[in-house]
Amino acid sequence: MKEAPNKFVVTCRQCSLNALCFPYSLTFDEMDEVDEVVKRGKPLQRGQELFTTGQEFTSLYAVRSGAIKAYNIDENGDEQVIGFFLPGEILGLDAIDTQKHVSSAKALETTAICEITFSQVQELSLKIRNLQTHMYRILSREIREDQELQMLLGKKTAEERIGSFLMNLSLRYEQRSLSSTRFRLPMARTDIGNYLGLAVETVSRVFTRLQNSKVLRVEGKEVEILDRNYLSKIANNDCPNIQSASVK
Amino acid sequence: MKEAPNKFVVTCRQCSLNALCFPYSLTFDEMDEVDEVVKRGKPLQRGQELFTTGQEFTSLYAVRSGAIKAYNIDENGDEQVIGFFLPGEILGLDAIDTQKHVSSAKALETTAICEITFSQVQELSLKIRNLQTHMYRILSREIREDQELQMLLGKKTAEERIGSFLMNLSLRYEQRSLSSTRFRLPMARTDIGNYLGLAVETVSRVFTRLQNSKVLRVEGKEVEILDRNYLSKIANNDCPNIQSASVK
DNA sequence: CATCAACAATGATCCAGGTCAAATTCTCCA
DNA sequence: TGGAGAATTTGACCTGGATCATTGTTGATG
Repeated sequence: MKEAPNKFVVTCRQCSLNALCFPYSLTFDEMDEVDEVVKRGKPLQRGQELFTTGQEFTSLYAVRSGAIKAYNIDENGDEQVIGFFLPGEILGLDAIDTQKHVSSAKALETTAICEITFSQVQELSLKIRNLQTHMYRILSREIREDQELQMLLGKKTAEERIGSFLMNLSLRYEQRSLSSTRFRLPMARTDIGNYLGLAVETVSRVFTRLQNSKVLRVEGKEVEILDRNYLSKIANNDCPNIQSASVK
Repeated sequence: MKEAPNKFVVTCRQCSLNALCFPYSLTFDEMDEVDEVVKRGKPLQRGQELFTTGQEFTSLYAVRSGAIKAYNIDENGDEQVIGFFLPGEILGLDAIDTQKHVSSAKALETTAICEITFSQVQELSLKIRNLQTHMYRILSREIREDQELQMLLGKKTAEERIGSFLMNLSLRYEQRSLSSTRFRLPMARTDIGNYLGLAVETVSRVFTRLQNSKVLRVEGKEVEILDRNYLSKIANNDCPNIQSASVK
């Protein structure tokens, strides 16, 4: 696995993720302005929390390397996983309105984070038109993605949910120039089930079933997608009578 | 200079919804600046579409009166309801990123709309700090609310879903200075079921059950909440955001 | 290297809510 | 004002996935 040189502080300008992150579509000069106010602390260890529900909201966070799980605890004490964040993705957007965090975030593995104070985002985005535009787009994208998840949770079967989930990860890894067909799941089965509204046991069973039908190869957290076609088909809730590719 | 008040055209300054809508927390002068670029067309009739999936995105829309259903059609041709919009609420936010509408919106009853071109929102929000702040908050709130819905869809039982749905409507009507205990559901049972990930029949049955246990009185689309306590109890399987409820 | 705790897989059983069918009640327009 | 189609309700039945129980696996730690 390729490791970012986190010994050295990387500027936005140098960061390979800048096309996904805050500085997207900024000029180098504008990027440097943003860079100025980005804090890069030492990496979080697996299990360490970035923020928790109720905590005062001050900053947005971008994942530089590693992976983050966002979740909520209800008053019965059980967890609801809200999402997973990969390098280049931005957390904390749900707290802008309330000025308090409404979810918690914890590292699934060793994770490097860039922090940027929201008030500075506000200042800068008044000056840098591209940044404002990009902020609007980031927020809008989050809304769109949440709506897609609603669709999944409202309508799809267990197999379709897992299919969508894996396709989604596959596409996100692809964007990051990583393999779209072989990757390591940073989260536990429990988290996947929780996120998709399924019992852990169901996640396990679906993995086994997809493996038996040669769609996947699963080995612990390592996943290889063998039949991306089929996966994409069940993910998109495609009509079964349109194309006939794989056998169920 | 604004024209004289008129039965049909209302300025933002005069609009009773301005505390919920775009002009929230703007000064009167700023409000007038926004007002300048708001278009108020003739009302939509029941069933009429405001925009549809795939259409080019140019504007955000605020509901002035009536109610709007946002939905998606998947490739099997069936509908997925994404949300319902009441007076003072803003639609189209999910399309900012893609610049194409990713959902459709249709009037559930006769509905008056205010339209504001997004490029003008961008311009104005560079000039009017309060507007930028408010835009960020609106977008953030939408994200938070979508996450609450995810929680509902992922974890809750049929009764909890209906309970949450009714409590949510109740609070929204209350904010609009309407009765929080007696109101008319603007949408069909099918839409409710679709939105909540339930079959219509289940919605019907839960309504009947809640009626039998004296929690509700339902008469067609008219609903009266008799035991708000119980409703709130089954609804709040999630985090209690009581202080933010008043701001919405 | 052994041990323990968390994680994962699998089998058996059960039930909330889906599906299908049919009756009843609205709604709207000629 | 009647009548057709849509929306809603109710009943009967069935199933996907939850739950419970058990066992196997992995990986962190002293």
